[in-house]
Amino acid sequence: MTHVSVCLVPPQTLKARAQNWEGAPVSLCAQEAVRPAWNRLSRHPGAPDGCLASSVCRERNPPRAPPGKARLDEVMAAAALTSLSTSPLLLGAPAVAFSTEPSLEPRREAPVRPPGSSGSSGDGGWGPASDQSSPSTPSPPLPPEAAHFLFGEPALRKRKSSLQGLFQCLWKRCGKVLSSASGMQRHIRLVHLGRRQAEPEQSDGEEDFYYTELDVGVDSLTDGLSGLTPGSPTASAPPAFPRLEPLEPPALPSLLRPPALPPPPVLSSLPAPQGCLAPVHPEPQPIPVRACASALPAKPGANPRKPRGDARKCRKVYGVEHRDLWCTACRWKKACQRFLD
DNA sequence: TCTGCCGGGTT
DNA sequence: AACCCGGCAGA
Repeated sequence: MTHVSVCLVPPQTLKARAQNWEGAPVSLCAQEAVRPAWNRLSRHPGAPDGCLASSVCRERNPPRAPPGKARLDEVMAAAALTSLSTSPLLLGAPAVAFSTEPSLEPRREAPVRPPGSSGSSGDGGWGPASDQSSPSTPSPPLPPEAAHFLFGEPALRKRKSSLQGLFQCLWKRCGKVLSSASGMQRHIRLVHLGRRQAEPEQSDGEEDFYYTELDVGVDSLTDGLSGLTPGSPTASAPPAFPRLEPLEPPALPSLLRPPALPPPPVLSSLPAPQGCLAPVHPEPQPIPVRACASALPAKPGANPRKPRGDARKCRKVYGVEHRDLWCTACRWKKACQRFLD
């Protein structure tokens, strides 16, 4: 019998919130059989104490079932996960406001909150600027990018066959983007998990929890590039592709980084041949529309002010009354760093 | 009117 | 550098 345990995460899984939360944290604890569905439904890279991604991975090593049974279990488990993911109980009421793909979209945080948890707004400590936990701590990464997941940002939509995926490292202060899952897994194994290259086969899949998929529709990307004009945010529904720059400079390749990257940081200090995405990976990479917009020949003397994005920003998400939850940039009335366009 | 955020001032 | 805010401009 496949074990599919579902724990609810305090929506504000975010580090700061998690500190005050003692319930069983979040996580769809899936076994091998449900791994694919699990990967699509929910990654939980930033699970707070008690539900570390690594522990999740290690828990799912039950006695193997016979192949046939495993197949059946997989189906059942996938169905269970799907059902759970679409359950109104989990969706929460306000979900309507956040998703155009309700079935598999990540959940909004607010509705799900453990009873008895503090109603305070928290310390807001998970913003990019205030997140200063020790880099040596092997804590699950919860960079602001994770908020995209938790908040149902379009960047983390489920995989579609017609889409070309990018994979972004969710490790704290990394944010590296690669175009292949295997490459990302290798990156995480080698760089973040400190594993040797020789042991990928022994991987327990833990690295899966430390990256997320950024899907880029090739068509929409092409359209975005061809039809892009400065100041005309294309009508493509939700911004299918947020800027690829991580919110914070990549952590580990610090030796490769320039001494000080001006905000917003870029993926690499290396020169970007196309003026867009630096070749952090040998494989061809799609070009982020937004990032390229600024690289397009702009009218001389034109106001470099970037067009206003459609993304929900901290102000809108949290409201003025919860200003302490805003990212630092929003608090300073600067360009939002948490909800990138 | 609301919102995002640039530009610049203050600490 | 961190922080704050007036004010502009888009929605």
